[in-house]
Amino acid sequence: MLNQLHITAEDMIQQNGGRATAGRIGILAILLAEQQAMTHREIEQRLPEAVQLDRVTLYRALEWLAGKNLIHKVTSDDRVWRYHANRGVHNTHQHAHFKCMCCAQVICLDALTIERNWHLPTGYRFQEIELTVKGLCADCG
Amino acid sequence: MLNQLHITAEDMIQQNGGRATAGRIGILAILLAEQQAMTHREIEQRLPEAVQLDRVTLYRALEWLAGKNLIHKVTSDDRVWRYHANRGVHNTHQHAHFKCMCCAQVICLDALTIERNWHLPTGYRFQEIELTVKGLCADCG
DNA sequence: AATATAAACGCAACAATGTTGCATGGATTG
DNA sequence: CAATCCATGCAACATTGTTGCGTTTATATT
Repeated sequence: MLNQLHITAEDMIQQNGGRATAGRIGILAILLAEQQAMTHREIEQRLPEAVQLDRVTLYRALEWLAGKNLIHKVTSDDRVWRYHANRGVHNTHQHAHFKCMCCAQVICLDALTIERNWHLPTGYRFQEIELTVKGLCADCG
Repeated sequence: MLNQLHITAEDMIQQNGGRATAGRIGILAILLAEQQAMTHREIEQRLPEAVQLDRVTLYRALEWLAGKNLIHKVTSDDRVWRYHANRGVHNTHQHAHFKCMCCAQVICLDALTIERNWHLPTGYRFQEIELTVKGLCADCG
């Protein structure tokens, strides 16, 4: 199944005019296989030994994938970016995230749609919204 | 007026059993005078020359003020904490923030109340919610 | 298949934010 | 006045992320 994800990842990368290197494929396959948003570190640790990447390369690969809208970054309050594969509803970037205050895991809350029945002060322009619910996950709570 | 804020700040600090040092008073007065959430740097720059503090002392003073619920921290996506004085509705921590993507300023959106007509997956426990609207402020837009 | 080339990569060095340990200084209390 | 404890400053460190630059490699072209 992970092999299948590698093929999918390779396709996604090539369709965006990028080189399908082992690093990019590995990273995207990992993110595609994972439900929750992952930190730089978590991705690095899960990469097989044959595909160990430099920290900088990993950052640049993630940046490239995000630029091609294959993944997206998630803000957190621990000053660490998390990354999550884009698929389906996730592409809208208009869904919420849940962060466990205990184990720091981040998942997507697809069910929580954000209503736009409010308005900004005059002169202000809306671009996007970021909503994070904090609490304890099922394992920690 | 800033003088008045100094007195207010001194009161607030003493009522929480802390020493009313020049640093703490200065920091809190600055935050009380400012509508928007301020970064460590911005606070440092606005401190009068007579009250220049070490970076560490500033961090520790902010940490102390946050622990006493006199101010609160605001998450941002640029890995920089911002601090905002607590007063009135702000104490609830259940209001939203707006961040300008151009000038990076953060203001509180008191009007935007967050509805709780949703629920988390089973086993998950809610603690708090953080909502950041991004866009352009009146000056930048 | 060989080659040219632009895209990825790895290394080193750097920048920014924030933290920890420890010694010093100054206010508060007895 | 002395003892104590809180706050401060300095140095050193940790972490995350970025930039410059020379090298390697995937892909297209021959």
